[in-house]
Amino acid sequence: MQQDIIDWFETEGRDLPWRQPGFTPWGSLVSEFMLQQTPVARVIPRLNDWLKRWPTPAALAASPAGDAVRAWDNLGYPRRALWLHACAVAIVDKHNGEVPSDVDQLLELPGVGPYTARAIAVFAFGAHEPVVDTNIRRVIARHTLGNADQGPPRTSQDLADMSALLPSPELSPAFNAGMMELGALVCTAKKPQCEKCPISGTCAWKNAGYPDHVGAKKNVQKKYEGSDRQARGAVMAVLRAADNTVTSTELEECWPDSAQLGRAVSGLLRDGLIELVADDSYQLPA
DNA sequence: CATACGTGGGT
DNA sequence: TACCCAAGTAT
Repeated sequence: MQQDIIDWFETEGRDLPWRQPGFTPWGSLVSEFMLQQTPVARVIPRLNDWLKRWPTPAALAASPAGDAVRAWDNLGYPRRALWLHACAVAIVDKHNGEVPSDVDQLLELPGVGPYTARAIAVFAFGAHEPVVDTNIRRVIARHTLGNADQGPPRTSQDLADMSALLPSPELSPAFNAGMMELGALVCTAKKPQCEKCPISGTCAWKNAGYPDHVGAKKNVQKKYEGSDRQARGAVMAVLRAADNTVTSTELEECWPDSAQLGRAVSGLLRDGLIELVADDSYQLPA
């Protein structure tokens, strides 16, 4: 089964930037941040621009955090930009400017969790670790557990499930990447392409006749239209577009509900995504 | 452990 | 149109 995944990945895997020979660990770190909850197609152009401007952790650490937030543009979840900048600073201060290869050291970096730490360790440094993302959880749910989808994350169990499947250490990166790619291209959330799947013959879910999902279901996303999150996004868009500071009066034009706008602004201040400057004005962090 | 956190494309 | 989903993390 492991070799089937690896063989399939070699012929059918996409030629993505972070899979190019010579792609740096810093490039891997940046790409993994951008890929968190964000489609590949939206990441690629922004990643290229980012690495051209900030090819090393030291380069990013030398820029103001607000520059990172502005360059993040509309990728979404802008605190990732703040965390990425903080990562660059920490890497310069504590790791001599080099991205650490150790999972525990990676986990100490801001915005780096169980997925990102192992993805960097495995894909940038060839470590023998289980990488668990939503694609891999779905493939395991179907092929191994015989369930229709992955349900909510159970990090400890998910890591154990993937660990049990890992091949020999030298094959670990290709297997992890192949499982992820299989979930992204073939074993998709909607309309899986089982006829293209290299392991469909041993798929517990397929062989059971595609039964309905059993157990806890994925948490449903709340509506975005009219939400506090959308209000925050509107404020951030105004700040990104501004050359310098923005007054509270100008912010009132971007969102009709003043109570909601107030929550958005105070939340963004608390998160460090915006700063209050003198005379009732705001700016991106310096 | 459930929830907050952006944004846009596909169906 | 409305809903689903996308290489998660922090609290």
